[in-house]
Amino acid sequence: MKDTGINATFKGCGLKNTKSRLAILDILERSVQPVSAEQIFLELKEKNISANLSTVYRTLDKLTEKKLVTKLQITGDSRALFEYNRMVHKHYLICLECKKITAIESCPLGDYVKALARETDYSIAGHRLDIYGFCPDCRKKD
Amino acid sequence: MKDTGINATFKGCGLKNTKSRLAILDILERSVQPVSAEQIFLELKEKNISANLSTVYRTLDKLTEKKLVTKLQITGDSRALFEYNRMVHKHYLICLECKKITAIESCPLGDYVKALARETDYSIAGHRLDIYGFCPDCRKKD
DNA sequence: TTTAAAAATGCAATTCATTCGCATTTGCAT
DNA sequence: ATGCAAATGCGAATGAATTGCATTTTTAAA
Repeated sequence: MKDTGINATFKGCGLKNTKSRLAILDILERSVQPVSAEQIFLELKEKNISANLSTVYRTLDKLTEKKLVTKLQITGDSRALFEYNRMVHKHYLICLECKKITAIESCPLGDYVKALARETDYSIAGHRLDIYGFCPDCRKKD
Repeated sequence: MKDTGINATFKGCGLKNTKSRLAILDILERSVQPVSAEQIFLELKEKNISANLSTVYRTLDKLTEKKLVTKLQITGDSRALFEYNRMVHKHYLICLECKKITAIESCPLGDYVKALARETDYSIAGHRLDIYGFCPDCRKKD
């Protein structure tokens, strides 16, 4: 039994190794944009791995719980989006026109958050920054 | 017919002046914390103004559309929250324990957003920053 | 002050994303 | 091989929000 590769990922975190689970993580890992449960469901179908939609949701829950995946709630989208967790702190730049989501891996908030903790006496656990605008492509079209 | 006070607010923006509308805006104006549609619905009932829940939603939509009210989607709350729009750019500090929401009226992002616009060639329309942590009261309790 | 059109409302039904209960199946340690 | 926990499929249920439609209210104009 080998302990390397994606199989090891699940074993290591106490999840069983199922076909759909592997496929879902694979889709997420390959995906450029964050994806919804529905999108994953459809993509699985195309690949003839057809998992039930509730299985997709349950799997995404587990993956999120195990921090293999990050769940995103982008305002203006009623659905949650999911992305493979590359263990990088990110923010998102969202095009209001085409809905494209671009990750920004720099964070301007380090010192600010520390100062805020001091001022407010909160212990700060995290933050979320989304930036909205119009991408170069969409700007041209108008 | 007087044109001052809260009545003028509605007239000025092309909304009719109804009892529930006035009461809803009043609740929002007085409220320290952002409130959900359901909360407003219940508060109206207590005041014997009992509007239908869908009326509450429709009213909140209109008020949001007219920028009299701001709609908030705080992560971890499935419902939307609404607050009176005092025309101040704000961010929110949310206690993960007691769910208290504190507005922060300073914004550390001015220059950052400008630089980002330059770098990415996006036209930036806005941003959203929520900060999560534990408030002093909840920290003591643990 | 009456009146007609537009806007707002109540109510019930509907939508949509997500969750749940439960019977069945699968993965995996022994 | 086998037993048990975990995972799955399926349909039903949830909860927030929206919609269609008949009725009522507001408001501007006659």
